Amino acid sequence: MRDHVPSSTNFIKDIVLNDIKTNKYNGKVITRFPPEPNGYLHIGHAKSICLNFGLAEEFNGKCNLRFDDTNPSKEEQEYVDAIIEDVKWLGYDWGDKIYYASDYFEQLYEWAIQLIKDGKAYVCDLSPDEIRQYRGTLTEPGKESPYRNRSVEENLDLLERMKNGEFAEGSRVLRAKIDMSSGNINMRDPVMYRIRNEAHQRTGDKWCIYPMYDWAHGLSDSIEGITHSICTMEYEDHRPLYDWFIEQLNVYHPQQIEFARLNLSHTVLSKRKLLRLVNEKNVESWDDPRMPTLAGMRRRGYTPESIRDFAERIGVGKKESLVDIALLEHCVRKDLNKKAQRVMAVLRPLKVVIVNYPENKVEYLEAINNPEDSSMGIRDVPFSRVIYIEKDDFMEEPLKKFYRLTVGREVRLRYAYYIKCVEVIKDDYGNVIELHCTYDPETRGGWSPDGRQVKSTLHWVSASHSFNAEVRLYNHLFAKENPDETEDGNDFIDYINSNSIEILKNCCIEPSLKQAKAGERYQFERIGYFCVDSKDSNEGSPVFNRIVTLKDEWLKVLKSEKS
RNA sequence: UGGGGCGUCGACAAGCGGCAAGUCAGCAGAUUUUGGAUCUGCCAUACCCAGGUUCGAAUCCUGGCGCCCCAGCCA
Repeated sequence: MRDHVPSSTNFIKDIVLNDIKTNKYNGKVITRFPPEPNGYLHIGHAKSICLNFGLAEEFNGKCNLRFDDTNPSKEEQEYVDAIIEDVKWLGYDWGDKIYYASDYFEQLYEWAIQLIKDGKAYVCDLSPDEIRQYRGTLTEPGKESPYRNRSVEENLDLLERMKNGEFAEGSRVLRAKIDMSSGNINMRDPVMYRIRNEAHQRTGDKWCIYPMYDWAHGLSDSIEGITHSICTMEYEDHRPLYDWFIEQLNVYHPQQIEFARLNLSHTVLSKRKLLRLVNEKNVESWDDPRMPTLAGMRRRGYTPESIRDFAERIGVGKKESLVDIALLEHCVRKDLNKKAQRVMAVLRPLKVVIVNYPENKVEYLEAINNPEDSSMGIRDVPFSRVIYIEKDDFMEEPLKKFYRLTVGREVRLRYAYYIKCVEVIKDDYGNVIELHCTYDPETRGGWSPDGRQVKSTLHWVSASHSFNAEVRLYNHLFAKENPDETEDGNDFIDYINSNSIEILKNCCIEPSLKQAKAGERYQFERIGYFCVDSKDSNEGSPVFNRIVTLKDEWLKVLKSEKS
């Protein structure tokens, strides 16, 4: 294969390889994928999933799926379920156990007590606003809290009472005592626990305090014996804190490694923005086929293999980048070219009467299911006097490079016959509504015994045998290459592609697809790859989602004509 | 003179002192019963800039410049 990518390397793999060589963790590799269940997973998460699970696979280690469920006000079971389904769908296996940060609440609490006893944590009564003021700014150091030097006893008492729900939300927090003048703002006495009088989806109302990310994350890694804790670049500033907690407690020390998150052209990849698209009804739902969520891509028809291939090809680095969505599209075309059965479907039908074909005759013509894979066999497609072809495949006044059907020109109907257009029928407004053609009976199957060539091959369906179906044509969700980059007061929402979905109601599909099942993928010849929608299809009436178009040379000709 | 990170083709990305990989996109051609697929060729005398070290620098050093992240009781 021309574009075969040799198993690639990256700086994280180099680190892992080196750690194995030096026996740093007794040769073990244990990673983790730690989503917060407050939204759906997207293609950016897929990069992380593939990295973490991929490393574990490659080095005979394991990767824990761990829910970072430390903030009950934002998290929901719906998201937990969706995330589990998505990771599974991508093809990864986390063994027999799912991990939850909330399983460590007890241990974390004990460690907090230990830090208090060591004089390294204190209960602070400053209000959120005061804490912000005391924190200082990026260029000025902070001030120490007046509560910083409370006695161990008082701290212990206060923390226990915070835990038991004796205080109002926001009235107190537990803070690490580090350095209010640090250049790294994360080290200016960061909050470890905040009061939330709120039930947690797993621990119920047992806790009235919940740990912050920095307090919970590294220690969760430590508890699980993670070797390489891989996260995105924005956590680089948090690494000193990650290390600090672990060092103060003198527990097993995993290493945090940061990489650059994925940005994809013509879409957005932030949970916040995706949530807005859903809430503001710019898309149907989290699994709208235009969404870059794994649920949306699955419904659109993307294969897990193509996403994994994509994740491999984009590489892993520390540089911020914007990957061209064309690469993702290439990956799914490449996969589906090998796998998808070819069928004929006419999206915008134009009636064609083959005037010299017998009125009631029906023939079944042999069609190849996949020229890339002969094991997929053949099928018979019905042919008769009245057929439909694509409107775009006829031009009364053809452009120079148009070599499809026009008056007087002979073309091939795929797997059927050569036909020649002899007459154009129009309505009162001059629109072409029907074509009369003749066929050459000698060309059955699409070959001419005299060897004469035609310039093009068209797909078609028999009018009386095909069935009608709804087909949804999806395009990029955003017209702008980088919708995150807004100018003059615009919002990313303003860049939504008004043409991101086009619904075609009366497409004519070859009969073999009548019973197509949800999730099945097909190539509509000469058009693109399509997937049977899993939500809106019914038994005997499938709805099709366009996954991606086929490459289209003719479209390029048209574009260059215009310019 | 706050802290941290990053600059290699239009987009990704290898490269770790010895001839600037590969992929996507683009362009040209071959081939084709999908204007698909496939195949071939072209596409960075040059790595943000300027100095320096060296026989030799994208790689090492120094100094600039540019871009990104951080002031949630979010993760």
